[in-house]
Amino acid sequence: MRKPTIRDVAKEAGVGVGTVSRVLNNSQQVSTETREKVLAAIAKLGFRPNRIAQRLSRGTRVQNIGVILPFITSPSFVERLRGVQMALSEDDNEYELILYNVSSPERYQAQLATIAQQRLVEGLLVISLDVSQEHREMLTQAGIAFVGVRGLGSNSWPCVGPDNVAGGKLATEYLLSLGHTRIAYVGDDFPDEYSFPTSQDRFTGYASALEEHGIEVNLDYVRLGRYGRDEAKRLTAELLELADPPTAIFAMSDVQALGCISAIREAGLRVPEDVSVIGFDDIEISYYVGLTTVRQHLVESGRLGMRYLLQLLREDGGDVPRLPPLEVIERQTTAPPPG
Amino acid sequence: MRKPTIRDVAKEAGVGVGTVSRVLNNSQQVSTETREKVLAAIAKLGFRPNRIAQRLSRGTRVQNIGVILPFITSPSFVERLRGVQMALSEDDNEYELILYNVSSPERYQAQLATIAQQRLVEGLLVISLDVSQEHREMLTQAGIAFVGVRGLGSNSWPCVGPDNVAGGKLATEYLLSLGHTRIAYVGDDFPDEYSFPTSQDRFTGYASALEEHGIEVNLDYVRLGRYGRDEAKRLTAELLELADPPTAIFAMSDVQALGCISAIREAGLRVPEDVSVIGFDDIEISYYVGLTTVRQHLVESGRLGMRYLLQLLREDGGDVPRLPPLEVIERQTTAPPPG
DNA sequence: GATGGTCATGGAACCGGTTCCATGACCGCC
DNA sequence: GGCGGTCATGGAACCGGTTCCATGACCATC
Repeated sequence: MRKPTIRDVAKEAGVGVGTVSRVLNNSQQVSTETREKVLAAIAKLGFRPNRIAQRLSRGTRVQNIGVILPFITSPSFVERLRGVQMALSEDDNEYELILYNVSSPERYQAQLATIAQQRLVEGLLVISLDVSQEHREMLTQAGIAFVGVRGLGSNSWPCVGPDNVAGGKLATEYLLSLGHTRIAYVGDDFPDEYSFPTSQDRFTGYASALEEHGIEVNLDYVRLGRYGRDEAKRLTAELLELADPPTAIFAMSDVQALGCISAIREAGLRVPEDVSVIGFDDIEISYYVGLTTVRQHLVESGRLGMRYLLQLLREDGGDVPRLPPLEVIERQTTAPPPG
Repeated sequence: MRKPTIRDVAKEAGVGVGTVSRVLNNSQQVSTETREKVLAAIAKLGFRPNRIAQRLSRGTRVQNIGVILPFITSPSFVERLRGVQMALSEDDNEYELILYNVSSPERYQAQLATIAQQRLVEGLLVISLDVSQEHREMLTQAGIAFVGVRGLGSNSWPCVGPDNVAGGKLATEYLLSLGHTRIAYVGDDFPDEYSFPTSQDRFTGYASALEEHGIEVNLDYVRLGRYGRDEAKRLTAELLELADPPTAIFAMSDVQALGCISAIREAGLRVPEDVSVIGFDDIEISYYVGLTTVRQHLVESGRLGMRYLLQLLREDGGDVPRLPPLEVIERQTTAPPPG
């Protein structure tokens, strides 16, 4: 039993399709009596106009751009999204933004396939997610341009984002420069749920900075877990119970850094006098709470990513834009080690 | 000069429309030679397939739901949006989410008109914005259901949100119950840029609580300005310079409350020992910084709003859902007045 | 009673793709 | 040489609306 069309309604009401259309569009040119008949038929059949057909015949030309991102749960995604919005509103506004949110890793692949198949969007911005070779091909086949906003890696596709290895190194070097030697790393499990190696990359940078200073990586100081404040807090509590606890912690994200700080305070220690903490991201909260962190220009990455995508859609091509360099933002959670 | 269609391409390439379509869809059933000819014609004419027509003929049935909200700048919008996403992903997922963001108040009205005219969406969720009588009629005419997620008021249309007057009263009563009598109010100008009376309503609650306790509203204690942390900080600095400064501040939003706290600390005073601060919203940051506030269930409001909209689209009707009651969340920024 | 205007109405043509069916070329095999 | 099969191809029909044009009813006017 297929959905009723305007012709079914016309037949049911005993009128022509034109009349039904006029009723639907509130034309004045319909007698009250006929209108009633048509409305009755519509109600009876449960008819709902097909928007696609409406738009085709009206000639409305709307272009869509898709943005896909993990469930809006982490502040860093939100900031990137904010940048995306900026780029879009700076533009001519000829595109509508369709937001796809990935609520579970399992569904992500299927969503990409659906996006390619539906061809609803002209372009897709992929925020903080990876796209497999297979899905890249699907998108290309469907004629959908795509750009990533995420950490750089061995990218075989255009991405705007930070070099996480360099960032991890930068954070660790900053702690080393303050005189710390017992430096812990708190991060996500590798590889994380979306099989995206952020934590791993930042750890690599951490390890290489230590190594360059002749410090061996102490696996007791490396604590990995699920992303989130509470898990980071738990991991930090474990660190503080070590016989030889770290004097500084590099948390792979600001959210996790906040968990670290909270654990340190609950253990009766002070930040930064007893333990220093540096985060990564520079989300808005960090400014409020005075967290020292590595600024990765989140808003700007969303903005540049979208801008580049728009450029691709206009077939201007051009180089992938680059973010300003990563920088350590010194606030109040880092200091030289005690003693 | 209208855009080239598939028929133009077919003519140009000297083939049938079916063949062009096959090339577009990477069918195996086309000889290399023909494919080349078609591709050349496509390139020459600058042909781009019309997605609308594709979808109509393919029979793809995608429904869209629109969400319109002020530029993603305030955390409270983001939390509401998060709730929206939750509702949508709990559902059958038959809808795509189109995000409209209002970057300037002037453009807002025009955007609503465009939305009504385009008829791209089946329903519209309006977050933290007002919809005039005129625009409500336009939406209704276009057959677009809409629901608001914003403070209740003299609503002639369905909205899910807090009672701001009651909330303002609740916050003020809490401060009164601690023993404060010199209580200031820091909020947005009325009416604000989007002509939405949040600040006014919360102030009304504030005034009525004071009145019920026999305290006259002291206009020196009422400071209004642009929304934002820095402005609130400035206003608070002014308050602290009064001959008889307040011992407690009710900030109309958590973001503003953070500005208040920062001003108090910069003035060499302690929170809450010298001055208490209560906010409004209970955004995520408030948890991290230990801000006492009025919880208005932001995430839940987005969720319920979207859920109700989906229900309307299924024509189940039903009552507008109600949020759990507002509640004061006591944290570390409020205490009895000094002395 | 003929003329002309207004108005509600039916229905064909159209929007721009996809898909299915008929056609004819070409090949291999009996 | 006739037959059946495969394969590339053209083009009509279709998706489900909107719009325009022709039609005929009805009324007022001369």
